Amino acid sequence: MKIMLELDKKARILAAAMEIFGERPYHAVKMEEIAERASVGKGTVYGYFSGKDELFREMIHESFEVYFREALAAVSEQGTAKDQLRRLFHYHLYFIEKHASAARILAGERRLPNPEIEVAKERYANMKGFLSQLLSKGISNGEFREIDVQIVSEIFLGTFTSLWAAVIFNELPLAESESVVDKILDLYLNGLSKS
Amino acid sequence: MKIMLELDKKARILAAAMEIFGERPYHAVKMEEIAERASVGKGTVYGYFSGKDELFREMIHESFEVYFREALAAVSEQGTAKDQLRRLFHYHLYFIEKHASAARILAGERRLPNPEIEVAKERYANMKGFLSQLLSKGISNGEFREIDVQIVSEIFLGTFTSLWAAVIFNELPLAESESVVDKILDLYLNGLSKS
Amino acid sequence: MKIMLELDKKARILAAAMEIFGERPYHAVKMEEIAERASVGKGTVYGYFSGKDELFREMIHESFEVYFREALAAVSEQGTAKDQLRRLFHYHLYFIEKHASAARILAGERRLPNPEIEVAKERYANMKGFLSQLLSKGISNGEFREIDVQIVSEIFLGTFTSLWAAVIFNELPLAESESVVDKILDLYLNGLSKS
Amino acid sequence: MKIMLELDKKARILAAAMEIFGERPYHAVKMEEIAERASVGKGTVYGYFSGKDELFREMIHESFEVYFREALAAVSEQGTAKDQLRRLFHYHLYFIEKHASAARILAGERRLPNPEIEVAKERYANMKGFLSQLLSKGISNGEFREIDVQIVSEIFLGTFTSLWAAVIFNELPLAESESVVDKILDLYLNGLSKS
DNA sequence: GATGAATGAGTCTTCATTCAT
DNA sequence: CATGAATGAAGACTCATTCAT
Repeated sequence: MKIMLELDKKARILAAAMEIFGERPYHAVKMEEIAERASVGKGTVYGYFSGKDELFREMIHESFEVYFREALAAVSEQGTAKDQLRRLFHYHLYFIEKHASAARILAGERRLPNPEIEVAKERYANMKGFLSQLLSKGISNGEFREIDVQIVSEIFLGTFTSLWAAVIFNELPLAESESVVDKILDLYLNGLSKS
Repeated sequence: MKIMLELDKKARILAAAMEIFGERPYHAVKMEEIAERASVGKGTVYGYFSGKDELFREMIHESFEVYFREALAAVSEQGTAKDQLRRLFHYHLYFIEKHASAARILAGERRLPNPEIEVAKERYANMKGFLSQLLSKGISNGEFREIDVQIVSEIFLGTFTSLWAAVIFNELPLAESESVVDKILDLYLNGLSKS
Repeated sequence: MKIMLELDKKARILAAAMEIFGERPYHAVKMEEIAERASVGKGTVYGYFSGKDELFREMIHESFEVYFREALAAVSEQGTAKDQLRRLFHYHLYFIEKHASAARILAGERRLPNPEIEVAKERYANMKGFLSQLLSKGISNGEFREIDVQIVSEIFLGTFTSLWAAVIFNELPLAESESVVDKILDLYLNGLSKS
Repeated sequence: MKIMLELDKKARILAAAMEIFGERPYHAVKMEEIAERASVGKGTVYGYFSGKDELFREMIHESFEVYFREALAAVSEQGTAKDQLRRLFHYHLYFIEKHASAARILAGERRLPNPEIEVAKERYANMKGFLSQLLSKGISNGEFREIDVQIVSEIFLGTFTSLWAAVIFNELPLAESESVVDKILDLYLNGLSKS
């Protein structure tokens, strides 16, 4: 809360919205509550956002933004495709620690208000594009075998989302995440079959 | 709709709720609409369900029920673990075709009202248990190598959910599902690495 | 109030709205107050009218309706044009006694919400048409001299409205209305000039 | 607008209020809009007026002031009573052209906030007094016959208001006003009856 | 003074739920 | 039992007014 007071009003409101939408679903969240948590007046919220919907949308947008920016940065260009993949998986779990509410919202709110779903898809597509590139690179340099890059990207994104859900809703202890990521990578890299 | 009129009232209401909750999120669904779609009076809904929450809960419960019952049946006991796994993946996509609304709801409504989340977790655990068994069996009979059964089960469930989401929200054409499932299985069985 | 309870709900709400909009201008009237005065729940009002605006509109519409229907009936077809004119003036003042709130609203609320202003104009035109006919008849049968029927109709309508305003806002005692009407008619019939 | 910028702030605000209250009813006018139209800050309005009500009141007051001052001047003392009456009618229509918003407001806003209604009544009484004098003068010098001076004054004021309304709301073309005034005077002076 | 960002009291409106028929 | 008219608690949103700069 003290930290929040240092942000400007709009950021405070978004942060408050994130916290609260992270706790309860859309319809159970009151604008007044968000205003209170942000330590601003109810009317102030409407000075920055045209209504509940737009606030929600912008908040999702923000979360995506942060996630994708940091994820790309985390992976960087260096190292083998495997290494990059590993870093991506790790960042993913790190994001949950760092931005718990955002993770909760991104993992939970699949059914988005219509205009935002487009933005979500676009971001999703970006991320998938990045994964595809990474996999293609791995294939060309001989690290990976010839798999359907589109499908595998999809699976990876799915795994990411599920990991969040597992951590957030099933309370998979974050502490174990290191070894979990390794095991997941092992599965994906080496497969399930005996030989 | 004609078919619905042959069901008893409670089933009609659940079916209507499924359709509509499949279209829009919880807070955008009106009890009146459900009653209309079910061709019953608004008050009648309250004869069968104590309120909107319970109706929602029961509807989720139903969806899970159907899914898990049919999934288990589809897999049966026979065949290799691989075959069973394959049948499970196929059933999963079949479910989307057969019960589109249910799939939409199960995939989309992660943020459940609190008491229901417990039921969801239980079902989820059941399913995971079944997958674990299947994997363990595959390991003992030499089909699979020694992987962390818990983690891999988790990943599989995640892949299931993501497949739904991909089909439902990103409009992955269902027609391609056969080959997609094969590619997914290939990834999981043989891994990503070259050798 | 007791009388109102015998009316059906919609009529009760309209009557309550008439009373209250008759007391205070649009923006100072609360929907809740109307509901209370009509002895119905706040939500009930919205069952009959889509909102405050529509309620206001319908209420104006009603008032016009009553006024014009009764005015035409009062004048009827019989008698000389002068007699009919006299009856119309008298009815006009009678309306204030019988429908005080309606008169107050019709006299006071010139600035109507846009769609309703059209209805108002139409009614106004109807009334003017009726007066024109009456004057024309008086001209043809030699009662009146050749005046501009349009203008004089307009003036008469204006006089009507002003009479209301005088009674309602300046508190011209209704008791004197009989003789006032006679004096007005005298002015209009015989003019101001000496000979 | 350029002209407005030359006025002092208070006059600018009043002028802006007049324009906007002339367009829409009280409750649909926002203080912010008035401030913008006057090219001053929202807070500045409160430096000159204690609130929306007072601003509205002063604006009405202003309009009355202008109207009555100019009307009296236009009529002056000279000429026959008939001539003065003629000049008054003509001034009236001139006022509509010159001060359209003011006319609109004076014609439309019958339902005034309570304290102001007193001022309005006072002004109205002044005007009526003037008309009465004029009529009395006409009677004493033999121009007019013996009519009830009070009633006829009232009727004339009513006609004025109605003329406004006719021009403003029914879109009676102002161009025709000259001949219209003549016809009105003809009616009032010579009456409706044949002989 | 002048400003406009911030405020929150005040309202409209919705919709889950009830209950008389 | 079934119904849907009626209800009012709950909440989104507006806008007159204030006050720190």
